[in-house]
Amino acid sequence: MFPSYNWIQVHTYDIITGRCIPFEEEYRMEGNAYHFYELEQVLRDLTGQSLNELYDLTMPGDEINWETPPQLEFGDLSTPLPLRLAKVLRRAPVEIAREISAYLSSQKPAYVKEFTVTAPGYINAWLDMQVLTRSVFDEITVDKEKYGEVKVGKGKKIVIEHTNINPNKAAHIGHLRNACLGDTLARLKRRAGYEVEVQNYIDDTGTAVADVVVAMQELAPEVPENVRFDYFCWDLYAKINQKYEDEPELKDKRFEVLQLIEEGNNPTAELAKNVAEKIVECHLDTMWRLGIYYNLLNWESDIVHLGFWNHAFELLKSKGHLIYEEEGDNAGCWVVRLGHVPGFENLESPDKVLVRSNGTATYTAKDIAYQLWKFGVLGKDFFYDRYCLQPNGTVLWSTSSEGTKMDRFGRASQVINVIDQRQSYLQDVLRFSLIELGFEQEGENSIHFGYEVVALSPKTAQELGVPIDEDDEKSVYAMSGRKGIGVKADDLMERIIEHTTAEVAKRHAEMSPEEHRKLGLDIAIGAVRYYMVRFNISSVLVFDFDEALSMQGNTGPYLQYAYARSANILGRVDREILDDIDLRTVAVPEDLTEEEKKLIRLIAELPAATEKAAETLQSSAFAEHTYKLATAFMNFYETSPVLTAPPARMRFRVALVISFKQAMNNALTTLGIPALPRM
RNA sequence: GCGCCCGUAGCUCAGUGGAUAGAGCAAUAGACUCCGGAUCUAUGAGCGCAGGUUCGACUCCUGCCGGGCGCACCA
Repeated sequence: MFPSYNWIQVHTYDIITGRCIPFEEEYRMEGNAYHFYELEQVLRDLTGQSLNELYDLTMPGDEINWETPPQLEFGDLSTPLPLRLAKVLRRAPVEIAREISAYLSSQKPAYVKEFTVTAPGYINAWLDMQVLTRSVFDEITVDKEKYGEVKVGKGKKIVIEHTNINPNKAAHIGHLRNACLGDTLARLKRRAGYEVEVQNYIDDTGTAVADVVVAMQELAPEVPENVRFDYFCWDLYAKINQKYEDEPELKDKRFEVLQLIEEGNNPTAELAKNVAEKIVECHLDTMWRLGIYYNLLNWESDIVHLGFWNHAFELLKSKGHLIYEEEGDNAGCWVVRLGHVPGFENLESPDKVLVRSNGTATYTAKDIAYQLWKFGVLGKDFFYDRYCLQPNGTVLWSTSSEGTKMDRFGRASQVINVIDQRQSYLQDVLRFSLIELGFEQEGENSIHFGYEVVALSPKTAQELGVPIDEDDEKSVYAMSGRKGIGVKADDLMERIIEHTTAEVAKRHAEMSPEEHRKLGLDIAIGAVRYYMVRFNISSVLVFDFDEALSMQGNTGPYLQYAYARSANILGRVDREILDDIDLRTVAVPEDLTEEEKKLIRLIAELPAATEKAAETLQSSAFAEHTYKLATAFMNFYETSPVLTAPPARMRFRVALVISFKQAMNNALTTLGIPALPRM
């Protein structure tokens, strides 16, 4: 009748002996019946229980909120629930608060020292910082680099598709936002216990590549030796688009090229393949430098050659929901009816054509086939080849039209497509089409991670030579691949590296220029990655060089600096003392300072921050928590001498710095930001 | 025309219906012969407008205003 604590009653097994450890023993081993990050849930359940016992009321747990109050003096966790109950119970909120508070006290939940009540009717929980600190020290000692991980995703496989840059030009900062968000999401999901497979879709048979091929053939440019191929194509692509404007009939050439690419086995198709592969190599270099890696490259040409759509077509027809139109605007087409779906009903033509009246498949049709493959329900698979060994030591696989059969790819329980917000309509069509066509679960588990694009600030636009109209004061300027307007990802990187390397050189005269550059690169990665994920994805990212280059305040280098400072302290602790300090036995003082408490609390909240960010797909929230963690350490650093503190205090603070260093390392890794012992 | 997103301090951004709306940048004034000043402390200024729901609204609803993006038998 009351919510039960499954995590308390579940028995665990000793991994060495295989013996079942009874609950009581586990309790003694861990010190507490549950992890601190579960405290909020425990408080929710206990509060619900109290309502049931005291007032015979039932309230779902997610309607009971325990949150950190705005002021320190109110407590560590608070709930305004009595305010809401006042009307129902026709009683004064403070009275209700006292009764619930008394009930909660009697349950003695771990980590909580006492409950208090404040006007006009809040219940506050005060943490037992001794117990919490012990618990954090224990967990860090045992878990090390795994500290902060949670298990919500255990046994579930997620496919995350990101990057997906047209292989016809250099990556720009819009692609960088995509890749950084996708990679951080993958890292977060892995830390939340999910099995994650990262796929990068290569549209090697589309118009973008065809345009560059047309440019190669029509403009016959010399491919220069000293210019990167993706940079060269960046300009070439802009040139051919300009030429299309001047000579519209040239566009016919594009369709000829597209047809030849689809047919294959001809010089034009070879050229297209060559262009796409060379560009993909450039893109991979760009992303690898930032610590972004993939599991699988999915080539559109393989989807075409293996006839994924034909297969899906038969599958969908057999399900019986695909409709052949005999009359009307779509006569002769195979369509999905979406008119009854909210959001589509007002469209002029809410039905989506999958097969045109001439018998060819639309892009959405191929996308449906591909999405079904990701879930492992298409009934057809790719062949696979090893593509290369990535710098992080993992193998990057590639789909193939012939080669080895493997059953490890796809077959996901959830699919996340990282694609910008402009394509949300198409992603909705994909999702609802799956549902309508009889793949209800697959549709429900298809998530469009739609982020807003990157645009340029007026200052940065001007710097790039974008024509600025003095009359209208636009606040942002859109990038355009066709016009060749944008900041290339590697140009941004080079500029930041130059900046960070100079800063390192200023501080470390004893190092060689190579070492300066090496550290400069790691700091640049921190600056760029943090800048790309710290904002809410539903806002346009207004890119500005000065902000992206900034290394002060709320930036990646600030986080890295906090870590470096902690490493520096530990490097100065007497070796013997350091070896002698055991986090599991070190004495925790009773008179913890505010700075110490704040730091401990933020370290303790890392698992909860991971879980929340992973489940709500909000990398910005995790970035925010990491920033708070760094700030708490900076404040501790300023106010709390470690090396010169009295012996007992010193040993405790060393233990705390060790804990912070590990937690910060783990948080930075989750964000893909290098943790540097010095910088 | 229809739909989606955004509007919070001079600028860039936080803020699950709850207590005095928070950070960074920029500006100004400070920080001990002490673990690295890529740091810390202090100061000023803000929820686009108008209604509504609620004990309580930056948050939910409606209507405006301003900005961005979508709405194919294109990819």
